[in-house]
Amino acid sequence: MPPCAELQLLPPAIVLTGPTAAGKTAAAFALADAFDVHLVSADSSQVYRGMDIGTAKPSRAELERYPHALIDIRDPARPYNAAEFAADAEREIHVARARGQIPVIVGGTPLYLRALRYGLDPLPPADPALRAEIEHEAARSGWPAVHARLAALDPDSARRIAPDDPQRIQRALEICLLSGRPASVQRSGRGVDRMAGALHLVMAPGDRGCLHARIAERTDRMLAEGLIDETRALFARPDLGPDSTALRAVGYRQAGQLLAGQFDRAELAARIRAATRQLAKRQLTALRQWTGALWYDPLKSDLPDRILERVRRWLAGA
RNA sequence: GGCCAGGUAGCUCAGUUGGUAGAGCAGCGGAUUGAAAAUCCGCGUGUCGGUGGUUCGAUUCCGCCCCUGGCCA
Repeated sequence: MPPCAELQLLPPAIVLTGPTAAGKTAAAFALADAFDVHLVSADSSQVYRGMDIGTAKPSRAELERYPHALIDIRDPARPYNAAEFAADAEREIHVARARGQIPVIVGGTPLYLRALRYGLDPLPPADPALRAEIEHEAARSGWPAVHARLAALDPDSARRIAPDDPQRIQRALEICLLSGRPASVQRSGRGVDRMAGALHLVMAPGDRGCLHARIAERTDRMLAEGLIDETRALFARPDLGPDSTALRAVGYRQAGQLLAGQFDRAELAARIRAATRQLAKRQLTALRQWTGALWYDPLKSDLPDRILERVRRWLAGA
């Protein structure tokens, strides 16, 4: 076996992250204006083509001026995942290095960032056919029954996973069945920090209420810009539906429910806002564990200067 | 103005034959290894409209007042 690729350290890079609606994109543009950077998106929804408004993707003009790698690289019918991201982002970091540019990983998908920084254990990849089989079994006998089956194959995983957590039960069972070994023995825990030399910047308003206000404002803007029409076009495709990974994203899920008649137009904005606030909260929970991060409040007026100054110091040191 | 129905958590509401109350949603905290904008776990945050009365004890019963909605004038 070749040595584990994920043990190799990555070239110096900047990680720019934070919860949704915190101002990451604006900060990325400011960095691009001041330095020769290669922007690499770390966003699990902006990878999909045709999902523009609801993912708050930079506009066409902005992307022209500030090109981002790993945006619009996937059709929404083909799910992307953390392992692919880790490999793609690593490649982009090397592309940046070859061009003499600073790689800037910008995005708010903590699992993707973690996969890039700490690596993933060499586990079998997702198997759609097997997942469909497990799904079918769950529909027949319920997830607790599938959980019990997992407990027989892999007691450690079963103990850690709630009987009502379909996604993790399914994945753990998938690993056991594909590899013939318990998933728990193949997970080694957090790996080494491959981005030891990186500069980690987290954008997050100090006041939760301010973040909520920004989310409300952005939700209204998305609806005004045509989120419902964008969603309608996606759901019109025969190969996409409410169960599509891409369309479970905040905004599209709720707009899809509206189109399915589950509630009226008046309720849509409230539902999207709530789902976005919950997303932001989960992102913050994950980001609090982000070792070595420097936190910045996007509401502070001198923010761009402080960040640029910090980057200059980092460049001098690196 | 009269009659009726309501006023209980941020919202929608349940409930207490009198012993200071609980659901859903929202919110907050956490978990998180190929779906992660996903999936799951935990936590009730309250002058029970106000005031007086009855009572050992009133959010609950009674009186008065205030507010909201409906009907009648």
